[in-house]
Amino acid sequence: MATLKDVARLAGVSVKTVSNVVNGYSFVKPDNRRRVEEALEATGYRPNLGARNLRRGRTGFIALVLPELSIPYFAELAGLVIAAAQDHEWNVLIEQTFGTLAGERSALASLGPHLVDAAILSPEALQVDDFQLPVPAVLLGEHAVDVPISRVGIDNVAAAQAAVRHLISLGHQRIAAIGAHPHRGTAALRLEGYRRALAEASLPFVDELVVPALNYHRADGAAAMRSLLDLRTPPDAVFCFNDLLAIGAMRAAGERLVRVPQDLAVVGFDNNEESAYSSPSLTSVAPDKAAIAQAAVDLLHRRVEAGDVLENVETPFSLQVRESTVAR
Amino acid sequence: MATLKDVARLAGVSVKTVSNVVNGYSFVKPDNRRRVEEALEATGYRPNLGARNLRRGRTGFIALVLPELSIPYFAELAGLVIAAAQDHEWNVLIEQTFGTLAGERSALASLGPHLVDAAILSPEALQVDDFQLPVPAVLLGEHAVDVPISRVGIDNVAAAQAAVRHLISLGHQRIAAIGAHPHRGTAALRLEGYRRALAEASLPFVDELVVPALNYHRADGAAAMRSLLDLRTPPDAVFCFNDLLAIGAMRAAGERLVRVPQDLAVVGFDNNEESAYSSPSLTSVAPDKAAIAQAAVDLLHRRVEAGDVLENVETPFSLQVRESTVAR
DNA sequence: CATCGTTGTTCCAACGATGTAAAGACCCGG
DNA sequence: CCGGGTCTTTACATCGTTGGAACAACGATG
Repeated sequence: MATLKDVARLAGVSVKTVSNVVNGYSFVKPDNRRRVEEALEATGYRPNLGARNLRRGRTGFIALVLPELSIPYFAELAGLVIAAAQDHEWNVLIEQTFGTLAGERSALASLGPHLVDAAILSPEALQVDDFQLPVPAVLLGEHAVDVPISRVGIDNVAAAQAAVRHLISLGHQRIAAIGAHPHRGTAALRLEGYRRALAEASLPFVDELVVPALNYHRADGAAAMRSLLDLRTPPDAVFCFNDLLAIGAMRAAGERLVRVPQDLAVVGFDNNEESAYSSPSLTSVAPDKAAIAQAAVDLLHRRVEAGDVLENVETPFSLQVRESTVAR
Repeated sequence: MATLKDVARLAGVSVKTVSNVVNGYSFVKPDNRRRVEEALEATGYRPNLGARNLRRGRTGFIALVLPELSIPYFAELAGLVIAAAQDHEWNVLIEQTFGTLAGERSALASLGPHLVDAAILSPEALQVDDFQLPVPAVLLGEHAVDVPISRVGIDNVAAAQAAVRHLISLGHQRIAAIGAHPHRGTAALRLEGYRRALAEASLPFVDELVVPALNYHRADGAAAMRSLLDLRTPPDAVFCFNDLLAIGAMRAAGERLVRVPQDLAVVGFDNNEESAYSSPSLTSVAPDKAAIAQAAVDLLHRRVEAGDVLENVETPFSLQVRESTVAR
């Protein structure tokens, strides 16, 4: 692989002159510039980013710390973050935490100014003490812990409220919620939205209809749904805190021959691509994932360029109504 | 951020001694070692990977070039590759090509010895000429083009054959295939497996039952299925070249009130997590994705360490039989 | 006690790039 | 033809790390 030195030797100039040409410095004699450019072409020179960044004190990378790529929401988001990062000549390094505190801590520990310029975090279990970050960061989603770090995400309370209002507007009275979680910030907010929607319709908040989920995978949704169907009076609708839970819930309902939406209406959250193709297709809260990715990356870029920006960006969402609440 | 120099000054030893401690060199006096370790602890030293790799002539990164993270198969695979790469202290850089030739070329161009030590490629459109790679690489899956690059993947012909045999064993006679593609290597191989399974059962190969798909998304599967259902004699079973196509196909069947599996049996390929939870759940060819990821990373590691290894690794697969072919 | 081999440590150069400062080339007017 | 300013190029140091050579300390050996 050719280095500046090789190019310089070939062109008969100093290393620095080549560097100047490469970096578009103005004052290079046309004659030299031409020779250098020819030499660059001939050697197929490509700058060594590691060396350049060592010198410049940048790394050219940002970290994206998320629970798991096999969760569609995060996979889709990761794809969008990668695309958005390209605009700022950033490469994205993905770290998986598997939603555990240990995983998140180790991911954070592996970060460092030498490895990445900044980080986008989607934590689930982190505690306040953990947020001593060595690089500028943005949190995705809202969280229980209150730390001075920028955040990007939708208004979870309003979104959950919209979802449950939709169910109420269809005449449902006994609406369950799947996905309560002791430490997850978004879970608390979505539960609050659920609570408010019930309250404004003067519906009772029934403890047995709120089912926790330790993870947010399909299997957890199925298990939760089974427990709901085992109740003396099962619900006639269920609001799931993400689409995977909802998919699992619909699956469990189907196994008990409970029809969706006739016997049970289901709403999810995240609007995964998969949810438009399930049978029945899933009504879901649809955050604008592209906007989230873009906002997070842009915020970090401004932060790195300009210094301390502390900002919370609220991105839009909508409710995608599909067959799981309204039969076709 | 603390450097070796800082630690050395604090511990009262030379930079190299600190480096020796950090790198587990044996011959360091216990007393010095203790002092250095204390200093490391006190300063919170973390090596600058950029500098280390510059010195070692490594980058510490491998590239994973794939079509799109929003495709579950690749998302799951990416997660496994990241996990496997950690064993060799590699970070993974994901590049999305969106399945286009231009995208793949630009991803390849952005690779370079200075950026990554090696690459894992999952190309769809590349041509022979493009495979002038600047770094060691492994191809995932089999491809039409014949280039001297290591490959890791399952035996697509055998896998497709097993899938179609399964359909035949259930008594299906008019079996369609969705996913034929002019340039995609795996498509050709899966079609060949389909062909062989038909032949060995003395079933005719019917042109109109083989439907191409330009992309392998759910929408393409749905469109293909609709065209099949429009035939004078629609098929009684369909083999889809991936799970997304199958999910789309099942969706389209449902919209036409065609029951799966009673009226139409469906088999997919990839065994996405989503396929176990669809209604009906999807019978699918299940490649061992973890084995693929592990084999690809290990192969690259050996290649980088030991020099030229050209090897084709065949990973195992199985057939996951679910409700889309056998009613519960 | 000189010599030796083993340990332990330090110094120096190097990886490939860029910022700085200073030197060299050039052109102008006086 | 000189002085002074503007271009243009170069040498050198530097980023943080590690490999290698050189050196120092040590107990063991003859």
